[in-house]
Formats: sequence, C-alpha cells, structure tokens
Amino acid sequence: MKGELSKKPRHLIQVVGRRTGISSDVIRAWERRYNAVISQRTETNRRLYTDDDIEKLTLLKRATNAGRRIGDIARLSYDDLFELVMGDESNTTRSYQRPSTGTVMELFDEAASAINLMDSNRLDVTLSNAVAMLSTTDFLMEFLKPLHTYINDECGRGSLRYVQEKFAKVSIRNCLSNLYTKFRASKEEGPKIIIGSLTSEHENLDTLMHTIVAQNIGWSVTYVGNNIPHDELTYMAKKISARTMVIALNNPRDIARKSYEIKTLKAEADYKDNIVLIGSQAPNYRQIADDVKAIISPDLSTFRFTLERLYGLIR
Amino acid sequence: MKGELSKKPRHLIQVVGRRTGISSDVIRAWERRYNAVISQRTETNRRLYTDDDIEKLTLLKRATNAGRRIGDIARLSYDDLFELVMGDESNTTRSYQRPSTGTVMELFDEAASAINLMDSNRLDVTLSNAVAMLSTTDFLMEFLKPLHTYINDECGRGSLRYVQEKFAKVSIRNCLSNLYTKFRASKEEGPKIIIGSLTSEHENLDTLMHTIVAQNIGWSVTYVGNNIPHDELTYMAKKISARTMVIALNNPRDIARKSYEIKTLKAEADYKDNIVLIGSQAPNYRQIADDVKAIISPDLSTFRFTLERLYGLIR
DNA sequence: AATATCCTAACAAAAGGTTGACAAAAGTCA
DNA sequence: TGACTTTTGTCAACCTTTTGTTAGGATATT
Repeated sequence: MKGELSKKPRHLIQVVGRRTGISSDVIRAWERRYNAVISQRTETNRRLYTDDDIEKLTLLKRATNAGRRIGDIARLSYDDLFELVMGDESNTTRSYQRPSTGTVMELFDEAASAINLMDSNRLDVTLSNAVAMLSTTDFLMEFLKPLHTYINDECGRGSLRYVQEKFAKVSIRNCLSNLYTKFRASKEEGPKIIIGSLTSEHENLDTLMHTIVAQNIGWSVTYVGNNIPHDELTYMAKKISARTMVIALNNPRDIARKSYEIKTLKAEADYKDNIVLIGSQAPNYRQIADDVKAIISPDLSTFRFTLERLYGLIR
Repeated sequence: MKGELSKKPRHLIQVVGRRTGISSDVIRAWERRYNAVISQRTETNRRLYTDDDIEKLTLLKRATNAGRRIGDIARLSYDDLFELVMGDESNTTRSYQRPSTGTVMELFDEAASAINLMDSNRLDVTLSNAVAMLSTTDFLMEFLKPLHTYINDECGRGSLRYVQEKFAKVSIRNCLSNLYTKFRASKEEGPKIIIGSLTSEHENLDTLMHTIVAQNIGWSVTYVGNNIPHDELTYMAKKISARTMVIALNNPRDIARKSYEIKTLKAEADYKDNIVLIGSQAPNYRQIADDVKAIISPDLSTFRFTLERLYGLIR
C-alpha cells in the first residue's frame, strides 16, 4: 500500500538532515564509510534520497542513540534494524512478531476483528505489527486514521458498543504513546513545540497523531494533554522557550471563550511566535485565527505541510 | 519461544549497562573476577553480549540487590539464579526492606527535577530507568506512588503549576501503559479480569497502577478505561467471560447512583463472580459492598493481597 | 554573488580495553 | 565487641578503536 512516492528519490541531503536529525556531514560519512544508505544522484551529482532512505536513517539514528555503533549496524536491512531498535528502546528482549506478508487491508481487518471480539492482546499485537510494517506516515494516514473513522462510524451506527469503542481507544492510545516516546529519543535538538488543548476539551486520539507527525518532521514536542487553562500554556511555553504552540479544538462548545483565550495566548507570547489550530472544530475559528495570524490545519496532511514549512522557516 | 537473535552476541557493553543498570566497570569487574558472563569479542576486542547474557546479568543485579554476594552467585546457571531470586524477592516483600534505597531516592529526585524543569524527555528516561532498575512492586510502591503523591501535594500547595502536573501525568501514564502492554504478552492464560470505572469517573493513574499489579500477579487483564456505563461493563464481562471485575471509584459525586449501578452489575453477573472496589472513594461504598459481597481494596497493597487470594481460589 | 553540495584528508572527542590501586562494606574470629 | 581479612564497587592511567566534525578546494544551484 505504500505509494510510488516513497520509492522515488526526491529529497536533498539538507532535507534528510532536518528530518532525521543527522547532520549532512554525518550522512555522507556514513555512506562513505559504511554504505549505510546509498543515494541516487542527479545528473550533477547531488544526492537524492527516498522516503525509505529517510526511514532507515531515522532507525540508524535511534539505534546509535541507544548505544549501537554505526559501523556494526549500518549495513543491516530495514527489518533487522527495526527489530534491533524496538528491543533496545523498550529495554526488553522481547521482539515484535512480524508476519512476513500483509497489507494495510489485512492489518485493518485483523484490527477490526480484534475489536469486535474484544481481544485486547490481539489488538495490541496487530497495532505493533502495523507500526512495524508501515512507514510512520502510512501507519497514521492509511491505517490508523481509517480505523479510527471506522470505530466512530460503527459506534454511531450501533454495530459497535460503547465499551468496544472505549477499549479500542485505550489500545490505540497506548500504541500512539509508545510511538511518541520512542521517537522522542532521537529528536532532541529540534525546535520546541507545545501541543495541548484548552479548558473543556477532552482527550483526543487525533491530537496524539498530530504529535507523532510533528516529531516525525523533527520538532521537539512537548505534549501537555487536554483541558489546560490558557495561562498555564503560556507559562509552559515561556519556561521551555517554545516558539510554536498547537491548540487542539474538537469540542464545539464555548467557541467564544476559547477564541478569547487564543487571543490572550497570542498577546502574551512573542509577536513572532506561531500558533497552529488543529482538530475538527478548528475551521470554526477562522475569524480569530486571522486576527492573531494563527494557522488552521484541520487535517493531518495539512498539519504536516504546515509544520514542515514552519520548520524550514525557523531552523 | 526465543528466536535465533537472542543467541547472537550483538550488544555493546554500554547497552548492557543501560538495560541492566549495572555500570560498565562493574560488568567488566564481574567478568574479570568471577567469570559471571564471558562475552564474545569483535575482531578489535570489543565485548559483545547476547540477550541471554543480559538476562543473566539482570538476575545477578536483582540477587545482589536482595543481599546476595556477587562472588557467591556469579557462576550459577540462569535457572538456579532464577530460583534464588524468586525466593529472595518474595522474602524481601514481606520484611519490607527496601533494596537499594539510594537508587530509589536518586530516581525520585531526578524525576522531581525533570518535572520542575518540564523536561519531558528527561522525565521519560528517568521513568524507564526506574522500570529497568527496580522490581515491579518497588517501582510502583516505592517510586511511583510517592512521586504521584509528591506531584499532587506540590500542586495543591502551589509550588507546582497545574500544567506541570498535567505534563508529568502524561509521561507517567505513557510509562504505565508501556508496562501494561509489556506484561500482557507474557501472561495470556491467566484468569480474566476487567478493570474500569463507572460514568462520571475520570481517568486515574492509580487505576492503571492497579492494572499493572493485577497483571503482575498473573491475571489476564482487560483495562477498558474510565467513564463506562454499567451495562456496557456487564456486556464486556459476558463477552470475554471474565469472572472478576474491578471498579475504580475516585470521584466523590453520585455515590447513590453508582451504588445502584454496582448492585445492578452484581445482579446481572453470575452469582459467584467477584467484584472488587478500588480507589480513594471505595471505603464510602461499604454498605453496598456488603450487600453484594464486593471486596473493598482501598490501596495497592490491599489490592495485591486481595487479588492474590482470589487467584489462588480460582485456580 | 551567496549558498549548498561534493570529495578528501585530517583531527578530536567519545567509548572501549587492561591493569592496578584504593576505600567502604561485609564477613570472620579471638 | 574490636581487630582482622575479604569482598566489591569505583577510579585513574594509558593505550586503541570508532566516529563526529572541520578545513580546503572544486562544482552546482538559486
């Protein structure tokens, strides 16, 4: 299910450096010394990397952060690397079970069936497998997003019970938290960003997905949770000197109050700090967003695009 | 159960150190003096350890923590060591001697400082170190419980801000979810148990800790989350044929309604199914608990005791 | 023209290995 | 109990290996 795009060499070394957190010099050194990733070249000899290259380099970074020597692991396949990293980072010797075949559809069906039968163990295993077999982007966009929609739809229609929805969301949440923690290890020096939601907002899986995407791009993310008063957000941003703040808006109530709070957030921040509004309700904040020059990113793809642009500007 | 990989020497000494909590110097000293673990070497004389080596070193660490002398036990086989450690640790729980108090204190200080500085990365690292270095019981009782209390106290007193509390709880929650998932894989065939809370109850870290304890004892736990209507709980219990249900009660409101719901839960369950009430509010449900023969376990130690007893009865 | 990239070579920091010494903790025995 | 030995974690000195970084000169891109 991976698109053609991921196989196409299209990223300059500088982009790869930003996304992986590895300096260009090191990427070249790894290629020269260990053939870690052998890039295509343009006609004029510039290196061009595929999405898969980036994923492999990310794993290499994580593995070296976990104490591996690059010389020992550079030549490993993506799969072997993945297994290694999972073992290293989870401080456990138990490795993921990775079926050799499987598509997004099969994973999806497996997950849906586990939810129906309320087999939490099977659901967990399926989710881990999906993480293992798909790129982070595919995992979120092609697998988890549809699964999330499916759960909500079926629950609304009555063919899934409320408890099944809750139970599935516990597993998904765990899985997303894992991803969040795992990725953090490799991205320490990125620009700081805070993700959270204002008072009266509930916890939301979508917000967690946005967190992963931000980390994946190279931001150093602090996820503070839901239901946070605006002055607390300001305090935190100041304290860790974050220049970008993401506010999740999913609860349709209290638009007026939250608009006011967003305005205050902006007023108390540095004039060139960025505010990004996400979530299903974000488009309803168009007016205030224009006033305070906040960016509205109503879906994951837009969000990724927005953050990549900001990343380029800030860096 | 274990694949080829676990026999392959592939871990650098620093990785082993991080996973076991033993310093590199000590690992080398143990090899030099007692041949505790004899590592393979690379062509350039670097030590390489297998997964099995790590397991053995972990046991050695535990055994020394429990008071054994390394010189006496270093040469024992893995199985003998395992036996020894299991015996030692069950004794120490009873006599309540804290293994390596210094370690717990240091971890605690480190975590508290990370919370103050709102360094989420450092907090995550500290938490996973604590998991690695302490037994599960110690991790929960000696480390996490006090940390949780500390956070609540300081927040109530005003020396920690609300956002710091929230942010710390996000990290702790992630860590507990990890533990939950990690343990699940190893315990599949235990008796089934459902843990959740009724409508109007918020998510609670304490409840997650109870989940870990239950798994640790050997139960096959399904954690369904907070805020679940009682009929949904009944449905779920029936569906996965769980004979024991744990209800978390932390919100002081709606005692009457929740009492009624507990009564209904019991009425719709098999007459010999067990209901256990946990959480800070549980003691206020004494009346209804007596009526439906539910067990009240207001704290983690009592809960552990209760579940161990039930486990014995059911088996 | 300013910036980014490529390549090579050299350099410096980090991590590992060995040996030996030392001090605190634990055990032993009169 | 007090003097003693033994055990054990830590550290320093000094060497080797590994790996990230930098410099310099040429070419490409914007």
